[in-house]
Amino acid sequence: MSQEIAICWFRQDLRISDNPALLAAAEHDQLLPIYVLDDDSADEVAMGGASRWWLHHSLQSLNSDLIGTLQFFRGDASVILRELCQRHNVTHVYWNRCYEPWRIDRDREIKTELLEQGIHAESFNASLLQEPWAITKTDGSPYKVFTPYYRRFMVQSHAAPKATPRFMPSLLEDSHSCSLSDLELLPSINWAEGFKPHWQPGEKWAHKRWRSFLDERLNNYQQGRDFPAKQSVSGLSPHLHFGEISPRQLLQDLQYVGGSDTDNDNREHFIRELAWREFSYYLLYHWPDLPGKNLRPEFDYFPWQHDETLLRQWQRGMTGYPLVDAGMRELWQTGFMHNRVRMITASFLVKNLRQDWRSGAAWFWDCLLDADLASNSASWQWVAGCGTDAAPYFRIFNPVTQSEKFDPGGDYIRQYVPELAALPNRYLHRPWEAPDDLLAQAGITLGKDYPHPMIDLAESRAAALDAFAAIKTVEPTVAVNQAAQKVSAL
DNA sequence: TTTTGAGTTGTTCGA
DNA sequence: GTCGAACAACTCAAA
Repeated sequence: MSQEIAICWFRQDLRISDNPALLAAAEHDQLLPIYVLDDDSADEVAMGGASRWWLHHSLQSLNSDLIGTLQFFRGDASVILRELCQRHNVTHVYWNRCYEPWRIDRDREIKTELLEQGIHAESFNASLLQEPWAITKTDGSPYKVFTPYYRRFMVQSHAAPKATPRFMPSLLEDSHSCSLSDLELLPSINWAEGFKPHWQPGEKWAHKRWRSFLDERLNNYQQGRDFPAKQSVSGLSPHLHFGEISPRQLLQDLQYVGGSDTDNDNREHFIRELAWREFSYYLLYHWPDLPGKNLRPEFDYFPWQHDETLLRQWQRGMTGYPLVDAGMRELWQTGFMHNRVRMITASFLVKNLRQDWRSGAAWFWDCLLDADLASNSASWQWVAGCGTDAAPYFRIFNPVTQSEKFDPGGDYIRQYVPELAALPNRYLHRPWEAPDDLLAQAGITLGKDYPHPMIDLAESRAAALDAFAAIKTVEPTVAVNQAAQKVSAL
């Protein structure tokens, strides 16, 4: 009887536990585990620098869990799979689904081709609690607003985690594979050094971080999650993005969290954040234009400023607004930014500086370890006000008010903007108002050690409101026509 | 088909 | 300092 040889194609599911593709592949006589770096072909979808650092280390960790037999490739996945199937007489190919529009199209073609060759090709859901097509309104069309989506989401039954394979079949290697370092995922400059003290990629560390969140931080999640200095958030986003831990696992573990009202509130709020992640994937699936196109077409006429100098000041954390700068520097140094600060820095870029949300999204995409096409695109559209379910245009964060409210002790600012550390709290959030002698005492000369505010908040806020008001009346027929085209395209 | 209630995370102003 | 209202309609979802 002939041997059955299965490929397990790892993608954004870099884990052994609750991995349905691996579980299925492990049922066969021989297993060829592969990873294909496949984002080279199209520039607009290429992974960002920070993500590549994470991926390198996550692959290293997965490879060691597979006793060093993970086979690496670089290039066109369909070509590589075709050749592998021929070389090894592969009978089964398994993978877990990704939801980037270009991957959906590509994977569909690969599956068709494999099936035509008589090879069993099968994909699974490993990264979402609900498939995007599983939740619809009563009329069958997709939700645009989070809350009704969430209500529907919560009454769905969610699958339990899958078992971990008990035995691994004999593991195959391929002579045409390359080494992990051949993927050239690590940056050539020393930029990523700052990530190491904060992060450890890999399944083992994902579980460890999750455990510590359950034990130490979940009990203050609802209140603490808004305060960047409190570190009450889970910090799981990069682990989740690369599939080192599954949302099914998280949901199951949450069932065993204590039963007080506070426990229930904290749990509910955390599940709500998981649902936001799902909703982002949902929007990306149903609106594949999400990453690049305003979902509200009238925003195509928004007067963005397109000023490289302003953009660079924001990127470098040199805006003169301490909380904004703290956030941007946290991002650059650690590959992460606290959720509330993401909203504040994004609002500042889009509304106060009036820079196109896509330029902000591109910077986050390159700098975030958790850079995720669905979450990044959906969130930027939300902040900019051009998403389906978006913040109202008049909701413009005031970075000083937010700073005083959510970093009252100034710990977060002092950590990432150390040149201001000696200022008392009263002026830490607004150093330009500090008396000269106080500044001198703190060793600060504004414009030299720390920038003057790059823009007037009240003026820029008013200008943003004017701009938003304008696009509502500009060329209404064009906007209406575009909207009509969009509807017919659906 | 029409109607009704509701919409993640805010800010400012004036009493 | 604290509180409620205004911001400005509009679209969505469901009855």
